[in-house]
Amino acid sequence: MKNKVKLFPGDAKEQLTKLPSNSVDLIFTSPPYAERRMTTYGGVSQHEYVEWFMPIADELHEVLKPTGTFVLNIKESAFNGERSTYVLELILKMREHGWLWTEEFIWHKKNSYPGKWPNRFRDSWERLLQFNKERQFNMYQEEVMVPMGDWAKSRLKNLSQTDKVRDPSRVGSGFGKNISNWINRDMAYPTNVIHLATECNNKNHPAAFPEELPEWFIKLFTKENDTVLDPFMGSGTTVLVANRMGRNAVGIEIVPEYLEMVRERIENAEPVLF
Amino acid sequence: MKNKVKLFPGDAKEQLTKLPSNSVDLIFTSPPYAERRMTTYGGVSQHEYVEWFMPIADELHEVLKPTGTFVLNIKESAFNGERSTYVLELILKMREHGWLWTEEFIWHKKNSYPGKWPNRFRDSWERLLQFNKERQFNMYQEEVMVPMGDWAKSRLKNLSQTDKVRDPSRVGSGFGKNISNWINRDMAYPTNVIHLATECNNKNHPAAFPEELPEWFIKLFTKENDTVLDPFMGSGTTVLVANRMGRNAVGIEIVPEYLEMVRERIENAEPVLF
DNA sequence: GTTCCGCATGAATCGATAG
DNA sequence: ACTATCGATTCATGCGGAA
Repeated sequence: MKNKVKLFPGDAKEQLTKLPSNSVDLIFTSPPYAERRMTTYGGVSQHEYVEWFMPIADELHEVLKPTGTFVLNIKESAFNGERSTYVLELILKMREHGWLWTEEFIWHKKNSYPGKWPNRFRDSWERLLQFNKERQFNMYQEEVMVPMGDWAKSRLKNLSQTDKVRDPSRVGSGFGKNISNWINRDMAYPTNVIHLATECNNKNHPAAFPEELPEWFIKLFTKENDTVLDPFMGSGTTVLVANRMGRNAVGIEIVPEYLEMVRERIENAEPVLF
Repeated sequence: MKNKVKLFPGDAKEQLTKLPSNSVDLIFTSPPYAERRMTTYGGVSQHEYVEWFMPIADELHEVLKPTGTFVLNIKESAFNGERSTYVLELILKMREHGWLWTEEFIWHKKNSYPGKWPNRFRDSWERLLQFNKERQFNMYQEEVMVPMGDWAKSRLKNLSQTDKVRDPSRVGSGFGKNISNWINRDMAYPTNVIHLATECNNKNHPAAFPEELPEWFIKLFTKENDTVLDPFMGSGTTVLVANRMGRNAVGIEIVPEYLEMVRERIENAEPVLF
């Protein structure tokens, strides 16, 4: 059975009311940042941002399963020599509205936007704010394990040369004790810092983030046949990756051209237009 | 002339009143985090943290030069499944008290604290919040330039082979114009993500951060004979590095054992005890 | 077929200029 | 004075044409 892709044209706040309550396992989205995307989205002012976003956050809370997770990709820009504070205020307001602020991941962008200024360096990281409805949520940590760093590999290689032949009964020495946990193991759990390139200009699809980014969180917070939602679909990276990974996907997009573009790219997956 | 090191025993808020106004070029410090260091510092509650810190922030504002910078190393930990919000509230309150929140650097710790939990990964980053009194402050960007990526080195090497001999009068072609900026260049400006190991275990001095961390900011925000202040000196990494780099250093520490330890380590630099 | 090189282009930011 | 627009700055990446 093919996984479903549903595409909703229109405003996020309105379209979200059409989704059933407690039906989504993961929300991964990157809303338009304050004062950005003037041409396509009209640009939300930094002072109105929290007020603009919270009704949407409330609807997202409604459609998310109690075991589900909401990952919000955002980064405040510099304004008159200072960083804007609206993201901080947004986090505080989200908690007032019942969301748990579980974690803040860092996306470390390898290739940040160039430029030089007298008072700051290039901005090469973005926030990935994890919110939950409940303290108990689904997390499949083994799905995102990474190969161990060379430091560990080489250390273990040398370690095994000398220690493999040790009498296993010599446990409790504080060192040999842990060897069994490390031998034959070349994978480690990742951290809350994700290091990826931006990959902006692939096939004339302007994407805010590389496919690896939603892929990582989809692997971490959903299993096959779960449902992934992106209420600010844009060029559709999240929806496309979710579909490719055997998840059901729901996308909302207000710009008709973007929605049509996604519909064409995903044609073989039977998208359902409402 | 040797640079001076002044060590003040006692509480940060009280001792700061003994420093002259507008006398410090850089404040670099890592205060006790909320609910941490119970045994040595008494442990400040996360709910009282902002209230506890702001009087100190006011004194720091008083002693910092208008062209100076305040770098605050801090990271909220998880409590009952959520990240604490006191750091966010602190940033907002600092702005209310007249500080400019210029930038947030990320310290990406290569070898973060080990551990495994069902609902989160290891925390491998900390905030380095940059605050200023004025929009115009001293910043010596050339001091912290880093080698360019290999890709660029090889490509620029080839570039210079062909373009060095170009007629310099061919300006305005959009490309040749900038060649002079790039020829013989193998260094680039860094970003706002700092990637360092933790190095906690040097010479039985428990340090919150590696020497490279204050070193980077001291290079960036001060020149020789400037004054660096750490109001929560701890094992004295900031003060020691500043002294070694030819800066005057001021350290405040409430725990006598730590202060004495620093005094011994820095003996050859004529510390002045008050 | 590879490898190499030219080039466009990004959730950027500041300072100057114009209305 | 306060806001909108524009040019200059800069670096990693992928693409396409050339060697």
